Amino acid sequence: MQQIADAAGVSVTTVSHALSGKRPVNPDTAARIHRLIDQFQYVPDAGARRLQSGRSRTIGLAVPDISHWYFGRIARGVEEAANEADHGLVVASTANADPRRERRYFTMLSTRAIDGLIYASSRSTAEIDELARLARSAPLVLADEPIESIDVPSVSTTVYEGALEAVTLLKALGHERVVAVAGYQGLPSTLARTRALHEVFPGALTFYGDFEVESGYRILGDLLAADLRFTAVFAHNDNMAIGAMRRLQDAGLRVPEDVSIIGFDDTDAATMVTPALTTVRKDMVEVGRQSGRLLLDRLNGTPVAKQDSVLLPTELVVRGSTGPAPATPRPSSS
Amino acid sequence: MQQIADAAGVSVTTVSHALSGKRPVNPDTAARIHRLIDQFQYVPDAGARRLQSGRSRTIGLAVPDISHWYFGRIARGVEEAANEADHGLVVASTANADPRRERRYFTMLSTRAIDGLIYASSRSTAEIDELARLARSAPLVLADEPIESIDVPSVSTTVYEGALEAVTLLKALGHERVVAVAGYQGLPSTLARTRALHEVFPGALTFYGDFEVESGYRILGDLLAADLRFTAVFAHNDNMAIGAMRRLQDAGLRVPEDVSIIGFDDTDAATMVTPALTTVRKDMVEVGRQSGRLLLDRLNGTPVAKQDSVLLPTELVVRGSTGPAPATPRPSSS
DNA sequence: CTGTTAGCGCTTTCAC
DNA sequence: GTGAAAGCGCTAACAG
Repeated sequence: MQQIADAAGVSVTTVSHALSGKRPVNPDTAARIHRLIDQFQYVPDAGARRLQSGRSRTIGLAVPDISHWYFGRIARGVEEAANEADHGLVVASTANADPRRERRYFTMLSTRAIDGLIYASSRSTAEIDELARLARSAPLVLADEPIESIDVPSVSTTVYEGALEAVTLLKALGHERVVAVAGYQGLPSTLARTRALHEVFPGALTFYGDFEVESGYRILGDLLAADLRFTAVFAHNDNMAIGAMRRLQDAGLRVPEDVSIIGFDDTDAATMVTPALTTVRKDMVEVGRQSGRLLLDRLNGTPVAKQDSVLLPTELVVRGSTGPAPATPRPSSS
Repeated sequence: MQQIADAAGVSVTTVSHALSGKRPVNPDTAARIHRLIDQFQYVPDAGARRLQSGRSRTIGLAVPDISHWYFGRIARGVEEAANEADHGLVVASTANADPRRERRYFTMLSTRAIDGLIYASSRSTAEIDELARLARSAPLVLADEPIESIDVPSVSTTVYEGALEAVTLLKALGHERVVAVAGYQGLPSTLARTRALHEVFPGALTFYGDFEVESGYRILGDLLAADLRFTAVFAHNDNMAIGAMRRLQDAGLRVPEDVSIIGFDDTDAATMVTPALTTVRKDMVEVGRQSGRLLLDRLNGTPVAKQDSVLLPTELVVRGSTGPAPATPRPSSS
């Protein structure tokens, strides 16, 4: 900047103001300065700016695993929002329960490498205390899974309503015996889906998985081995639904003739499997985008509190994996 | 830091040195300082440090779309490497051909918000000139797709060898008529796979897609409509292989009895489809990890040049979508 | 409209 | 073994 100032025959102050427009500058001088800036390919130093202003124009995103479809979608939305506002985005994995890693985002906030954080949890809500503490000292937004007990704004989806639509469909198709392959126990969305399930099928059994394909496969294997009778499976996400479907097909059962399956998320894979999966769509990119906007609004001074939380709609997508309940439940001991 | 210095009754200089260890400090004083640091929860300001040292301890990753499985895997590997070296990672999307967006990583480098960049392209190599220019002014590593014409180190996989294994398998199964559903034309990896294909099946036809499921579906539709006869499809990635498989199945053809299909990547979806996809595995997380390490080595002074490029192995994974060639090519005009 | 001056929080000579 | 002081590149009073 000094270089530009010298070349233009003015002080750095004037260059700074010509750039920011925070005070009037002689049009001629301004033009000259801008020409020089282009010529020298000058770009103001981000670090110096940060040091001066206290803001890094960068936000953080903490996710368990950036390579998962689910968090990748969130990340994409956040990145779009950050980009719109001309902010950078740094991502940090919280997975592996490596303590140093777990605190990484905390450190980034303290060192002011980032101005605020979007936190997407998926596992337990064990980190509540830490998040509550964090929220006191820095702007924080929860993406996807809200936490009722602390005063932090969140962006989530109408999981309960979506699940209700899903199980209502099963009911309408005549299903009576449905089992749930659930997500992490204790997770708000798991609770919501279970609540919706029981609304329609009060006594329905629930088995907890970990959201991965394998767990759907394994749980269904156990159910078959135990000779449990059911005509429909309500999985808390598409991955587990797909695992469940594979296990049933491996056992010679037909989907949906013998057993109907319904998933959640509407991942890319939902249309790749045969039959295509009936599922509840959640727009995770939008969740990310709105989380980003919420955080950025807050950074720009707009006060944002818990009541500004956003709830995005879900949508039931009916495809081939659901059908009328068979007369006799097929997985039977007979 | 001033606060700590005051409380400890020393100067900031001593605190700084107690922290960095760059010059001896009285053990007692050092202990006292460290105690105070813990107590005040002091963390040095990243911006100030950067301004002084010129290094931001942050690297950048430019990908077309962070939400894609492929780039998500790379991102995860890079994040791991960055984390190991206690560096931050900022991601920027290059997609959408939005010019401002395209230059985002360039700006980040100029403003020194990041110390170096990992660039993962997937589309054309039109950005060569810009990358060459970039490489002159900042540490750059190419992930996945090397560019021969410029002197930039890269981390990629043995695509040619993998493809050769794949088509050799088809040959061994007795296939004679194989068609390729290829990736972006002009991409080095597309070229390599095509070269391998022609090594074994000199006259094999190639149709170009865009790496998405849809394009595999569409291309196979065209081939069926044109009454082309073939017994095997060599797709340049799993997505297109899955699209191709769906199209064949929709047409009533059986995989692999009528047509064998082979993909590339070994995505999660490869084992979700029926039959499971025979494919060539590439460890994209490792590609990301090694790219990150290469860049970080370079930032730490180890000179890294083109000849330090890394080539990671691929592995043929035989699953259910490939089988012996049928006596008569089924998609036929008869 | 423009320049001078004083820091932002840290590291690093140069002295003692 | 420790301090004082300069300065990284920028912005923001405070004066003209």
